[in-house]
Amino acid sequence: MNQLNQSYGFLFGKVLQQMENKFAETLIPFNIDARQYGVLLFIKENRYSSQKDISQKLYIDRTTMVSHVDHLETLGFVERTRNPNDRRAYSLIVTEKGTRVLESCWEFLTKTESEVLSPLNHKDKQFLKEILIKIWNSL
Amino acid sequence: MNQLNQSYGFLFGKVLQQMENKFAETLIPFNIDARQYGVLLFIKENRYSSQKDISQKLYIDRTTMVSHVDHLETLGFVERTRNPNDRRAYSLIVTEKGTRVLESCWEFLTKTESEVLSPLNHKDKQFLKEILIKIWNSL
DNA sequence: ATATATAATCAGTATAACTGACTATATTTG
DNA sequence: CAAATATAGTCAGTTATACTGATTATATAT
Repeated sequence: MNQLNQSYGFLFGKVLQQMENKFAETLIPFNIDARQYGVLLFIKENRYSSQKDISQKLYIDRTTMVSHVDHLETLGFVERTRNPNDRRAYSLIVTEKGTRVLESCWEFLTKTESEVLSPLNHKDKQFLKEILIKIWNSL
Repeated sequence: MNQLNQSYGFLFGKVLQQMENKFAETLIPFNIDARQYGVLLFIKENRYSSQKDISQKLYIDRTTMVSHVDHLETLGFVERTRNPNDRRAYSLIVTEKGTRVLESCWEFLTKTESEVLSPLNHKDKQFLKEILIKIWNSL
């Protein structure tokens, strides 16, 4: 075993690179990329979020968020409604169409994940998820 | 717990994003980015590799590899020597200067990794590495 | 009432990777 | 052996993505 394969950063990067490539392919028919999927799911799970909220929680730049939400809105997956308590900010909601897309995507993405994680047994996967959540929560 | 945080892809992505940001900062003084560090380390561990070899093993595009190696050569970290058995291909080697840089980087990067992985105990880390290597080997 | 802060936007810029064509060399095949 | 095909590396130009800094509208603090 060599140093390169001993590096968590390297290993994370390569595993993610493969996942992202497969995700990107899976998402082509839905006309969104992995980031936009993340944003859509975030809005579904956090109704009435502002673009700022999402930017902060998902570590995505505020100006980039504009184009992601533009795109999702153009596709009719989200709606920008105004927040009556702060007319500077939007209250974003996922449309019915967006919800259906999320459900379809989820199915495909879970399948894609399983492929990449296929060398792991159930216990490994469980443990991996726990570990990742621990790290994520500490960020 | 929500769906977003249940997604391995999402969790991988966010953990890596943090790691990459910290790595990038760590590497500023050495004037290379994470990819170039990876290439340098690969050459160190696989003397006389051609650019093609590295491209394939590290899943980096061949044309992108040209600029990475250009950069590493300009800094005097690697040398492009010709492969006498195939004059189309280079035999890349890491210089003494490059070796010293690798050693310094490794120290800093290990420290950075520890920071990101600080919520994990020793056993968690061990397990995580084993799991990542399993996945990497299956790619 | 004025000054400061914030959410969203936009034009312009920067960065990074990829596409496809090209050169030089190697290998295969007829 | 000569011709055709394949391969390693390069480069110009394109594409994709995100960031910088300024701007508008609204909110909050002094």
